[in-house]
Amino acid sequence: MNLKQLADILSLSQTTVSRALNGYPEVAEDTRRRVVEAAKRHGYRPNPSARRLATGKAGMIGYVMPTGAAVDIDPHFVEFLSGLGDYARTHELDLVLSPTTVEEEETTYRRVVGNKQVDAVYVSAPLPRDGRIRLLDQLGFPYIVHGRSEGLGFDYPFVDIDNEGAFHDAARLLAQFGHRRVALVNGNRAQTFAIHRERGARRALAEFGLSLADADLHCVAMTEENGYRAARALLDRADRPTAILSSSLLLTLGIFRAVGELGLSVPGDLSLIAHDDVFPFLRPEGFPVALTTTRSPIRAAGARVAERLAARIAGIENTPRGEIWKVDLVMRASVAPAPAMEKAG
Amino acid sequence: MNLKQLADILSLSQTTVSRALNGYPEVAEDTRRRVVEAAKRHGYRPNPSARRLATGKAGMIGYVMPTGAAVDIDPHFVEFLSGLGDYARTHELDLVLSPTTVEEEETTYRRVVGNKQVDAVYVSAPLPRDGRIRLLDQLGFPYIVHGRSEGLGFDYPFVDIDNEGAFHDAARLLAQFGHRRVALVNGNRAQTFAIHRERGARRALAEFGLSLADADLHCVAMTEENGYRAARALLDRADRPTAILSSSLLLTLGIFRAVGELGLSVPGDLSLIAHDDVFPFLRPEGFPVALTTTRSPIRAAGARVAERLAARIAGIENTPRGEIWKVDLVMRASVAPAPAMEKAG
DNA sequence: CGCGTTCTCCAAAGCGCTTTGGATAACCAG
DNA sequence: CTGGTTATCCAAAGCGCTTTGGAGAACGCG
Repeated sequence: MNLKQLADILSLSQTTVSRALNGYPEVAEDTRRRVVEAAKRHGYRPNPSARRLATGKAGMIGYVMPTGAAVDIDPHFVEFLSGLGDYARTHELDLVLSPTTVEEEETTYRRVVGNKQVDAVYVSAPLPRDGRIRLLDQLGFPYIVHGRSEGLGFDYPFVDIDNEGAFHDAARLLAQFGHRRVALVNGNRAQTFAIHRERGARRALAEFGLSLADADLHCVAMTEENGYRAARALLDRADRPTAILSSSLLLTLGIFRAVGELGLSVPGDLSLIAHDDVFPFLRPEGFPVALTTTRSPIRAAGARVAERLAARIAGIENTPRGEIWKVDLVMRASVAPAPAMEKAG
Repeated sequence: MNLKQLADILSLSQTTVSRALNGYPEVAEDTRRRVVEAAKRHGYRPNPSARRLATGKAGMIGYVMPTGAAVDIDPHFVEFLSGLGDYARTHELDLVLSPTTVEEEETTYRRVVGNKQVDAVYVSAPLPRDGRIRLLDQLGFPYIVHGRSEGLGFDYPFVDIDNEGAFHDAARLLAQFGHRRVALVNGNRAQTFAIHRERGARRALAEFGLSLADADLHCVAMTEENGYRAARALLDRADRPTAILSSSLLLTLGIFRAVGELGLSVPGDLSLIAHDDVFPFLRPEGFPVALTTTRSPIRAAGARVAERLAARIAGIENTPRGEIWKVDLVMRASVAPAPAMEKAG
């Protein structure tokens, strides 16, 4: 069933039918009702390719997805996608994933944008001076960044959480509890979010006259294995830290493995705070000792990004406004006062 | 830059340019070279909407994705997607995710298929007598199922692992080690894969004159929390099982939590075998005791599904062939002979 | 040299939709 | 009754591509 057939059935022109369906004013209310009713009855659905060709609008959101044998898609992506999909669904938007290698990323963006395959894209895991954001800005294509970049020299629309504030508060809490050696097991150093978290932690420590030693900072991809290795490196030493900040529950899984192997107790020997993106499959209460966390559901961010993407497509949102969400610090059992020093200061 | 412009530059007709680019024989080799070279130089890229409208081919693979506040996208999806994306990338295919509620699933499939938005779709997490497969079969639309259905009464193309065989072998191993009470913490009962795993386990136990008690079977969504609860229910009893088969590493995380709380030892008091889909972020070696697993990388399945999808689109593959992959049983430290009985038989 | 083939290439007709630029009819005031 | 509005509706021109049905030129053969 296409427009022409429907128009023939109704003995109307394609123009009128199209207008009636798309809510244009120059069609009588009476006629509109007839058309809408007939369209529904015959199950008429406009062909998206044709519509896209005619209007330039695609009804799709794009995501350029890095892949490759060596590239692991972040499990956080699933939760983000849940939120995004949930919003998209209620607004008749589809999501197009365009796989790419890291090297061909720019080419892929240009293709996606140039082809008008999608109406807008989102960018995730931004780096400082992120080339993708610069490109999209130049191209004048609608987009939203999930996270933030730095040093770009222009404003851009983003949705991010207050990583710096979160890790500041977490580190401050530990310092207040008397911890003098706080370690940070962070995500990949290149990522802006990791930079912000490190900055926040350092700032809080500085406020207490403390600092983050090089040996107490580990920047790694967020897997259990990496968390384990980092924790072993930190805790095997005699002068080990009394507290660890961790960027992910996944890392923290590995930290607990190390803790268990070394026969340490949490929070007796070691206090722990981790960032929680809120996974359905792994919750902070599910650790051997319930984890104190900085908490921000990544799913909500996905929904918000979709919402703003839709607003930009509709032309409702035009300013390059950035949005920074507050992060909750949720106290649980994994934090306690620092153990008494063997060698008092 | 569109076809017309490129044709004008070359002083050729759109027809010739189009044919040259698409490899049709009725254009001189010389001309073709000129055209291809000019196209590259000017960065010409055919508009996919137009091409789609003209040919009906979309260059996209579809996936109808259930979403909603209560619906959690399975973390296994990410790994599957990694494989799928990796193949799709090298074949210029994009992936379209169409979010839907569970209730509107059929409608969404009809829309996606009817609109010719994509050239083929894949179906995941099939149920027995899966309505989606039946629908796609009726519609005559190209698709591949990841997993298997049952009782459909017709053949359909799928890629699946030998879940029954895997759990048969795992249960047999436990029985051979003298375990008489083996429990199964399985995925959602409605899913075919869970049915197959249960079947395999039961068959092996039966071969040893054993059976799976109702109380020893838990069918739950695969999260840490659910694994914990199931394990507590199993292990809190006096006459607890001496071995547990688990459908996922995620569940097993929770099983270990329960084991730890109850002060049991693995494999001294309890042997454990889990299915491993091979996540980069969580490996069987990363458990307090290295896990014996039935192993099958879900990423490889993603790549294979994409490959077959491409073959179906190209018309190379037409038979409804099913593919069942063997699963490896990987021995690690979590399995040992059954502890001596308190009450000998 | 003439004719039938084969090689190349092109004009034009869609694919299904939106949108511009009217046309027609109904309506009103004067 | 006339001229000007207003309310409805329509014909046709694209959007950029593929593909059908030739046309013209070049070539080979007798």
